[in-house]
Amino acid sequence: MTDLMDIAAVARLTGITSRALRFYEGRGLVAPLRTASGRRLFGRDELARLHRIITLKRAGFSLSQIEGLLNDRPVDLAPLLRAQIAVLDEQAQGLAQARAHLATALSRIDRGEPLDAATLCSLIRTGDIDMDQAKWKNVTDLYISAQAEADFADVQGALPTDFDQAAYGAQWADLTARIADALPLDPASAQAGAFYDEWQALLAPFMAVATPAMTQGLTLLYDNIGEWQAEQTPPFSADIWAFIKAVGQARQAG
DNA sequence: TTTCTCACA
DNA sequence: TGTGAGAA
Repeated sequence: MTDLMDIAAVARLTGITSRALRFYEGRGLVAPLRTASGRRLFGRDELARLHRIITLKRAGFSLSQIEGLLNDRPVDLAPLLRAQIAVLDEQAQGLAQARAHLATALSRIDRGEPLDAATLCSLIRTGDIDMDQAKWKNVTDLYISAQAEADFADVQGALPTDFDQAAYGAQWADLTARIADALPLDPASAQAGAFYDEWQALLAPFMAVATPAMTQGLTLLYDNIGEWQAEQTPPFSADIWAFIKAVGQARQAG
């Protein structure tokens, strides 16, 4: 029962590649025995140690952190665990966002609305505006004043901690997609009015924190969609913006 | 098949 | 934090 295993057997057993096993040995994490010809042999103790390494790695610890833990070096665990919890929190947030995107997509299917791959992607993309933030800046610089930019930054910082920007973006994507499907539509119609009410309701959390410079900047930005839509894809089309403004005017007239 | 080393992402 | 290639 000396049960010594060669590297291939250990790789099969643990799912760690033989390459990685040699790498771990090189870092001093494991120290298998050697045959006379130099081949590695893993005994029971090495295997147990390896399983600990795998467990700690799954928990997200780095190899050097694992090295410290396994070698009983005095490791200050508190900051390590705090950092690890922060990483998990971040992952949880990412998962929650992904879930929100999919839930929005599912709700559309439940309403019997068609959802092709392109629409699904645009719903999901609404969540990660960072991707082309730089390009957006070229556009926004043209229409949004420095004061408004600063106001936006302040508002971002002052958002309630439980405000889910991804879900909010997804709600906008959902509403504008439904309006796009319904156009052309008589601005004085009941359906147009319903869309307008939805629009205002969705806008409410923004209006609650927006400064006049911000609303002016955004209005100017969307009044001029034609100027920049070639360079940067707008969240919704000029048609939708014109439609919403028309419904607003119809409301005031009537 | 395994070993080691060097380069690479 | 590993992987891939090449030579032994």
